[in-house]
Amino acid sequence: MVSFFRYIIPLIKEYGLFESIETSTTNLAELFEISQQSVSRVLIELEKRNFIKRTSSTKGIRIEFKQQSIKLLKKTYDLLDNFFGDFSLQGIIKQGIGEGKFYITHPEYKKRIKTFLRINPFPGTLNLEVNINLIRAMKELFKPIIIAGFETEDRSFGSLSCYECLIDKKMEAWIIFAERTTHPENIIELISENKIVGKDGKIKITFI
Amino acid sequence: MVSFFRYIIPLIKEYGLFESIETSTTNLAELFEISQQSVSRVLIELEKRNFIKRTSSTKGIRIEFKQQSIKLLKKTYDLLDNFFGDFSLQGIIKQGIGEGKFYITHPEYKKRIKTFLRINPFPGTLNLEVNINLIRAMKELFKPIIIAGFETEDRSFGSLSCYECLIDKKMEAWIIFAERTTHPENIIELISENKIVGKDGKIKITFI
DNA sequence: ATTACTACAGATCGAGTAG
DNA sequence: TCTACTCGATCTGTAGTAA
Repeated sequence: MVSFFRYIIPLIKEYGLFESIETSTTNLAELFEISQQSVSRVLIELEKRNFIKRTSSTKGIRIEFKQQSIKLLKKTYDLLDNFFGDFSLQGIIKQGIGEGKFYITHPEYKKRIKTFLRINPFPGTLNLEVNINLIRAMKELFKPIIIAGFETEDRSFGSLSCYECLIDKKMEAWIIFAERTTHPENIIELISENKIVGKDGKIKITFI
Repeated sequence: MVSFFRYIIPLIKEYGLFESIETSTTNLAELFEISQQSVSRVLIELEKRNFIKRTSSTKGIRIEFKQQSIKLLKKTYDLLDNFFGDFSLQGIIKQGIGEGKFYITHPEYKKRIKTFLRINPFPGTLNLEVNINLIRAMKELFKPIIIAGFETEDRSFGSLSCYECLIDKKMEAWIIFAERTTHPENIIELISENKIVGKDGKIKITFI
């Protein structure tokens, strides 16, 4: 049985979902990366399964998506919306080693944080233990501001990746990943203008 | 080649995307509606293609989604978001036969519109020609308020399906579908408290 | 040019079963 | 119990080609 998504996703990506499509099986063969003959068979099957309306002639082919396609795509969108639409991180506050404090008190980093993040950070950070997969998802979902590293006579300082966020839907803050971190991967560090305080040792982070 | 969506969608629907999954190939066989043996093969292939991390033992199987899965699902979500996230109808104003006017001036309909839609409609409607697929999508995406039909001594009156909307992002209005319409399917009828006026014969409808 | 049929190759599936 | 291999059956894909 032909996979709905295997063909419908390239199709709507190329031609949209709501307009009818005028093309040829040869064109679609290229788009789907299968043969012209297979396109023909796939379209016939999708029509049989009531996903599309297909009108073929010796000039080419015309495709319209039926209600059932829209329904299935909407259901998929709603499912994905649960994960991506209202993305948040929940974490437990940990006593940190205060690595972040090093960055926000160092004069050059402080200057750069002021310039790029537009905050005068409170001189202390908050460490949060978060599900590692959520951190990976966050990195996929949002673009960080990168504060470049720099060198002094004695040593070099690594860059910082900074994700803007909200603490408990109220306080503006930034998640900071230091290029040269000594943290375990499931610990994140938060900075803000004012001291961050959680409730019952927990914090919910949402994104802007 | 195994279809990513064919298996990943039921999987995240059942178990979520960000937590690791502890289950067995027999359980998944039921979920995927294939044999236990095929589940085993499918998971091995998904691991080879770098979509999941798979840890199997004689106790069962443990699955985690890798960055590539999250990436592909996010891309799909973004694609679908183009269609469903910011859905609007655009239409061209048509001189109508004034069918809608019948409903909004009829005392019983007027009373019911007042009760259920909470408006005193302007005694005239606006007819709009819209892409038929967009109308179908709208019916999939939003829930109408149904105003029930009724009977008098002489005749019976059909029900109305009413979709709340905004005209050109400002004016509140309702799209009305009469059960017993004489319209072509690509014409919609709008009612509102005040007279609806478009720009250059066009109107953009968004939803609340 | 098209679409789509037939026929065969190659991929996928599941029953049986080992570990 | 569990996973996952082998192997024959079934399904899917494409070349050739008719319409």
